[in-house]
Amino acid sequence: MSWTDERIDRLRQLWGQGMSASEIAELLGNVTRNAVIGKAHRLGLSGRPSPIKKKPTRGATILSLNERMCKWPVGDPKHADFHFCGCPSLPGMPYCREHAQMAYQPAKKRDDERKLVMA
DNA sequence: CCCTGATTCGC
DNA sequence: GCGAATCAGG
Repeated sequence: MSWTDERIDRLRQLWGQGMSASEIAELLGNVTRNAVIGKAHRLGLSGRPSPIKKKPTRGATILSLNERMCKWPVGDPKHADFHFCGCPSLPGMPYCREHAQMAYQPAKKRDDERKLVMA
């Protein structure tokens, strides 16, 4: 599969929209995130270390973080530098991917063996 | 542990 | 120029 102008255009657009490489890759199809990143980098694009941590949608205050902003207390509530992550949180998740997995780390319990143990 | 993008390496 | 592998950060 070669990079056609259409695909490159989609790549640049999606990338510019803040889509992650894996998302773009999956959306385009037949490409891996590496291919997308490689092409993006070759095109002169970048985004630096995790551009998604930014806020594509501006207008964010502590009052408006009840939208899809990651509400993760950083530092100490009594400290002056206490702030929220503010990263785009996942659907249904009060936290972003970074903190969501941290919050749900110890969450894994399956009763698959139940049917085996069931007397 | 998972993910992200960046850079490097070989084809 | 292409993508995968590898590197580095969160």
